[in-house]
This record gives sequence, C-alpha cells and structure tokens, in this order.
Amino acid sequence: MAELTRKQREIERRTAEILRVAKPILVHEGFHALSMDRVAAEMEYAKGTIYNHFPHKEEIVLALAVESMELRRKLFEFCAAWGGKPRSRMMAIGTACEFYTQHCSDAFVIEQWMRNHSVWEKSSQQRQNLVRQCEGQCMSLVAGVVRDAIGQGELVVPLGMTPEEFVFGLWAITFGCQILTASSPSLSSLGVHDPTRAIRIHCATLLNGFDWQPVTTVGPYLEQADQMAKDLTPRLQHLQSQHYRGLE
Amino acid sequence: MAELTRKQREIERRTAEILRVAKPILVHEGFHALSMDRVAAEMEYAKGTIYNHFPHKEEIVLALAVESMELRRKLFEFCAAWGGKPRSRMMAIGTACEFYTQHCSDAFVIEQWMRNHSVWEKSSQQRQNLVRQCEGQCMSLVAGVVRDAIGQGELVVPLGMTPEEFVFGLWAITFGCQILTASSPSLSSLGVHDPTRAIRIHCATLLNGFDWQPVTTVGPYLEQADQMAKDLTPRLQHLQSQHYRGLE
DNA sequence: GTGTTTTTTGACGACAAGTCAATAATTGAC
DNA sequence: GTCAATTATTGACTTGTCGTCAAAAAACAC
Repeated sequence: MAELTRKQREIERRTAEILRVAKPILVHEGFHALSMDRVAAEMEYAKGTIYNHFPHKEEIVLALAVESMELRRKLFEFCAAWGGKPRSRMMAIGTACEFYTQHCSDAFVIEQWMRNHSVWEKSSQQRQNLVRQCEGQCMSLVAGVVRDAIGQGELVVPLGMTPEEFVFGLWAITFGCQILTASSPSLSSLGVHDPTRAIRIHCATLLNGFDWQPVTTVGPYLEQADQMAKDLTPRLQHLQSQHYRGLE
Repeated sequence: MAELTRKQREIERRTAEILRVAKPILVHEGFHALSMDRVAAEMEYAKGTIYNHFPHKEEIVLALAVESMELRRKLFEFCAAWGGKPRSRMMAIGTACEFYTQHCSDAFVIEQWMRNHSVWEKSSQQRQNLVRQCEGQCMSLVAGVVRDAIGQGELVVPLGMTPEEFVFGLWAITFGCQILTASSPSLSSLGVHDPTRAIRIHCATLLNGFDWQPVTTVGPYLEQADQMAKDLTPRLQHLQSQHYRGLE
C-alpha cells in the first residue's frame, strides 16, 4: 500500500512537472505552440510518456484551467468574508476579479483558452466537471453575499430573479470587460481610455440602481475601491503564492 | 479595362464562393475542421487556387468576420434611428443585439472565432482594420444615441466619463452575457435559468441608476422590451436577408 | 498561329497528433 | 539473489494538414 502510494506520488509529481513546462508555452506562445513533442523534448522524456499522463494537449489545458479556477475560488473565498456589510463584501469580490486579471494574468489567459470551443469539447468529462464545480462554488460564494444582503433587508431583488441571476449580471459585466480589454487592443482608439474605471462606475451605478443599501454615490465609491484594492492586494498576493507553492 | 473588370469580378465571385463553402464548416464543425484541402475538394479546385485567394485559413475566418460585423452594423444603423427618445433607441439597439445572437447565430459564432487569439494575430493588418472600422462604426452609432440623450438633457454621464466609456459598460454586459451563455452550457445548473431576461433587467436597472430619462421601472420595461422585439424582428429579418443576398 | 503572360495544378517538404510493438525497468514470489 | 510477470518507456510509424513552388494548362495579345 505504501509502495503504491510512493508510485502514485511519483506519477503525480511528473504530471505537475508537465503542467509546469506546458504553462509558459501556452500562456506566452499560444495553444498552437504547445505541442506534445515540445513538452517531451523540454522534459527529456519520450512523447509516449507524456501521452501516458494526458491523452491530448487539450487535457493539459484543462488541467491548467482547474489550477486557475481553484486560485480564483480561493481569492473569492477570502474576499466574500472580508469586511462588514454585504455590499462592501461584494465590492471586495470585484476587487478580487480585478486582481485576478491583472496580477494572475497567466491564470486569466488560461481561463480564456479553456473557454475555447475546440479545447473544451475535446477534454474529458471528468476535468470539465472539476471546472464546473469550481465555477459553481464561485457562484455560490457570490450568491451567498447577495442572500445575506437580502436577509438583512439591504437589497430587494426584483421580479422573481434568483440571487444567481443577480450575480450573473455582475459576472457578465466584469467578464465582458476583461475579454474585450484583452481582445480589442484598440479600445482606446474607440474612445474607451480607462475600461477598469468605467466598469467600476457601472457596477456601482448598477448596485445603486437596485437600491442596494448603503447606496454610495460614484465619487466616494471610486475612492473606496482604490482603498480596498490597496488593503487587499498584499493579502491576495499571499494567497496566490501559497496556491502555487501548494502545487509543487 | 472592361476585360480587367470582368476578370476581377470572376475572382471576386470565386472568393465569395470560397466563403460560402467555408462558412458552414467553420460554424458547425469548428476551426480545426476548416482545412484548405477540404475547401478545395468541396469546390473541385486545387488547393493552390484557394491559396491564391487567401494566404491561410485564418484570413478566411476574418473575411467571414467582416461580413458578420457589417451585418451587425446594418442592424445597429437601423435601430439607432428607430423610435423617438434616445432611451428607447438605446433599447432598440439592445433588441438588435439579442436578435443578432439568436437569429444570426452563424455570424455570432464567427465573431467568436475572430476574437480567438491565434486567429486574430495571424490575419492581415488590412482585414483587421476592416473589422476595427466596423467595430468603431458600431461604437459611434451607440455613442451617438448617448450624445443625443446628453444633448437633450435626459442623461448626465458622471465624472468625466466619455459617452464611449458609457457604451462600453453596456457592451461588456451584453457581450459577457452572450459569451457566458454560449460557453457555459450548464448555466441553468448554476441557478441562472433565464440569462436574457436577467440581462434585460440589469440593463434597465443600470440605465435607471444613471437616471437616464424617462426612467422606467423594471416591470413595464420588460413588457416594452417584448413589444419592441415583436415590432423589430420582421424588419431586422428583412435587413438580414438583404445582407446575404447582397453577397452573392 | 505563335509567343507571352497569367492561372491552375498537385506533388512535395515540414511538422504535429496520436498509436503501438518492441524494449527496459520494476516488482514480488521463491 | 534469481527469474517470471507486470508495468512503464520509447521512438518509429501512420495519418493528416499547412504552405510552397515548378511544371502544365489556359488565356491573351498580336
């Protein structure tokens, strides 16, 4: 039994090593540059050995995506419990999203590859479920904050909308902003000079529109957001480094 | 000169034919299934001939994307001029977005492929510019509606935000919703049962949050949106069929 | 009709995915 | 310690695609 575990561990160690080698290739050179031959060559193993770990490169991408999503969930977990009122906890989650995009850019890029049709549909049900599970946990965390707000009488969600559908709006706006920023290099030439600031304003206005108490006007809100980013950044960085240390 | 034009036309006719053949492959079977060999075989030409028209398949995708973006612009042009007050014109544009995603799903899928890193970066500057130009025109149309609202005193955009940054928020939320809907087949299991309705509510609430006059409560807004979709759909369908007829 | 230019063709080299029979290493029974 | 059985590793091989290019065919000019 102990034998089996040692072997098991060795295999897992090498699986992790494959991911470590594959990650910078995927992130910096793109999916097409990530070839099994190249991973094998860089690790000084034969190609067949890599195929013993992953049936195709799409599966490597999804394995990396699971890592990324788990980091995201960690950040969300931390922020969902941060501060006092639900509304400021929601704001903290927004800060986590900004942090993730800006400071965990590898993870963010990997998440985009994961959402690629051809990558997703080729990958195993099992890893798809892991991703979905993480996604569900992130959703639950944020919806939990919304539920708290409703429970405390600070928010009324209109017209039979579920808390999850409420969250979906915020998810769509932050996600959309990030994808557009990443895929439209010329946003500034379109007249959008500071997308992050714009989205902060939109989020604040949206929550005010729902009359989520305490309602905060945009000016003070932006200052609060800056302050919160300053407070949270070192703690999130700590979580991030913990996460990657845990994977070695 | 007339000779040259005839030849020119023949070349263009075949270029269009290539796109006609490539489109269903890309839309229904994905980018990897779209190979030059296959296009050549289906057209009963040699591969080299296809390469005379497009230097690689990424360029085919971008050519299709230009078609798609032009259709989008047409729909936007029509809707930006529809109805009376700026706020209802903005609503019409929202309806156009829904129409585009639901009834021009080919075009919508193509747009997603176009935003793929590896596709975009490989395509020619020239076609990238055509896409950007269309994107810019769409942005201008929508920002124009915002400018009208500001000019008529019905909207105040806060804190030195440009109208384009205002539009960016709406773009992000609709775009984000569409991508998430397309790439998360399990939205419903996350508790999001009617993403379109949710986004309609969010958009209405957001505009109300900005105090864009006339402020409409969510209930009547949803009814209005349904009515507008009913009124606009046949007209948009007409534009759509015109568009594709124009390409033959 | 003939020489020139343009277009089309498909064989070819390069490269990556994924397979698998042969080879090497590990294990555990005795 | 030996050896048969099991397990892991290897890299040559098949298949398929990209993108090129010299040769063949077609179109054209005169």
